[in-house]
Amino acid sequence: MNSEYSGSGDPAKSLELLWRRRPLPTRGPKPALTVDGIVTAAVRVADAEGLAAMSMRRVADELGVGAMTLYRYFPGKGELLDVMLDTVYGELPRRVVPGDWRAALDEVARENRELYLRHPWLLQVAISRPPLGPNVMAKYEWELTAVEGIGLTDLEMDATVALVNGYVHGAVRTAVEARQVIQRSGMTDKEWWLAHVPHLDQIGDLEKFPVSARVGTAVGNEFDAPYDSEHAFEYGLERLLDGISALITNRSAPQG
Amino acid sequence: MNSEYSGSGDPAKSLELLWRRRPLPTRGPKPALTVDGIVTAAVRVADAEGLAAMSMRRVADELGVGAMTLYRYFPGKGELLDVMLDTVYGELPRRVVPGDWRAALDEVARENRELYLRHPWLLQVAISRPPLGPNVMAKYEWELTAVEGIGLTDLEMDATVALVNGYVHGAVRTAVEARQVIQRSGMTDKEWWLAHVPHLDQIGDLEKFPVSARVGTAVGNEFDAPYDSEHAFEYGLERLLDGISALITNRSAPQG
DNA sequence: GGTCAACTGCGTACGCTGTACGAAGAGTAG
DNA sequence: CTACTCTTCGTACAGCGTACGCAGTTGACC
Repeated sequence: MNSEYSGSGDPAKSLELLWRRRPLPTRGPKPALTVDGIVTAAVRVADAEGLAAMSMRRVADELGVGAMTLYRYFPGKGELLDVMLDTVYGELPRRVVPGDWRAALDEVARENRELYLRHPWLLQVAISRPPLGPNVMAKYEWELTAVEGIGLTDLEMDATVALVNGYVHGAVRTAVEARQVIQRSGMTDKEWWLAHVPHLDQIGDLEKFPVSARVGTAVGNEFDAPYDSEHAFEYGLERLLDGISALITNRSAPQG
Repeated sequence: MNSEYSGSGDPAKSLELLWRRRPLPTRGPKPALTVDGIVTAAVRVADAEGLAAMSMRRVADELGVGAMTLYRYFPGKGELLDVMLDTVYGELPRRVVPGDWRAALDEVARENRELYLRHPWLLQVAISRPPLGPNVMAKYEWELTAVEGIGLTDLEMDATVALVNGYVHGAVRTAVEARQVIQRSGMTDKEWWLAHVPHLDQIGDLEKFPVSARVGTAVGNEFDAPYDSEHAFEYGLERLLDGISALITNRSAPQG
């Protein structure tokens, strides 16, 4: 779930911005800024300080202008966010791995993961109706190509790509949250747990949860946070691709 | 990724609240409110109007008191959110399906899905360090029990439960976002798409994305939004459980 | 070359947020 | 009755997105 929404205004205006088709006027003073310059500054702020810190005033400060100046270039914050999204999607290498759907989906998952790790604020942007910019569309095309021609229906292709994307989103969200909570609190997970145990002991209900106690201890002893998240990603991706593999094998040899 | 964080203050204070162990004083006026009453009101507001609308002032209004009154019961908004979370986790039936790990995990997934659908604001609460209340702990115990005794290591049990929970979180997030965007925009997905097509045509790069065009059309023709999200949930859950099944089968008969 | 419309930059204002501070009143122990 | 503790809550602060309208700049046209 996310808390920042993209601009839901005029489609013509939004597409104009995303594809840089704004007709530039002949009269009046030359604009001091560019759409690209504002987006770059906004991405820089969001990367460094988080999406919550990326306010219109903060981005304007970054560029040395007043806050309301930005509204000469974007109808509102939502549209700025749309263009930010399409812009960083352009960073995806979109390498195509031909002839091996599993390797191709693996590549899709890993490139998306890298993108989320580079721009964690992406995890907070709701994209149920993506801004239809050039990079958003190229990304979807690239992802579908990974599962093209292997016996899936069109609907299954879409569902499979959505499943992998959803998995990566969730896995990275968990990892980034874990990383951020360590920073915010100044405590590792183990320190946090050890600060709670004495009080839980005093409440005295811990023996009601025997499996949690055993598994929790095993998890705590084995992992420190950074390795944990990488391990969880690999574990989940393998399970997921195994499950997709079962479907594809079934498709190749139906009623087998 | 989420935007609301739980209280990171004094563990003693937090656990006191979660387990209702606050020693009540003898002197002074009797409190007009109770922790449970405030939590109930806050959950009601969050359910009906979303987490963004659940401000301290709004909850206080709901109870007919001033905003600052709430701070006599909770150190801050984060702790209120913690108790809200633990409280709604108490709604889980936590039915145990013995002897069939797949049915048990399926049950875990579906009950969690129902909970998220009833309280969509849960999707926005970061839980990388969950509030250690009675219902949070019972939930974890219940989920681990589903995969207990089937040949997984303790670490794999934890990873598997986290994988299923992460999947459900992502799937419901997507579904709820889709539902909300229809409400906010007053347009169905099809109407939204049809509003964009003419402008995209004018830009004229649509033929660069042949697979997207074909698959997108198939998806658009087949689904309206409500059925779509249910279908996506079933499809993904089946793939995921198939993937976990492959691991468990391997465990039972190692080295082939 | 003068005039005017179009355009840019931006100061101010509004209602919203979480919560620190401290005053005012209520209730009980001694 | 006094003294002390506890509750309620008004006010204040810094920050948010952005509507409105003014001031100053620039090029097109007569």
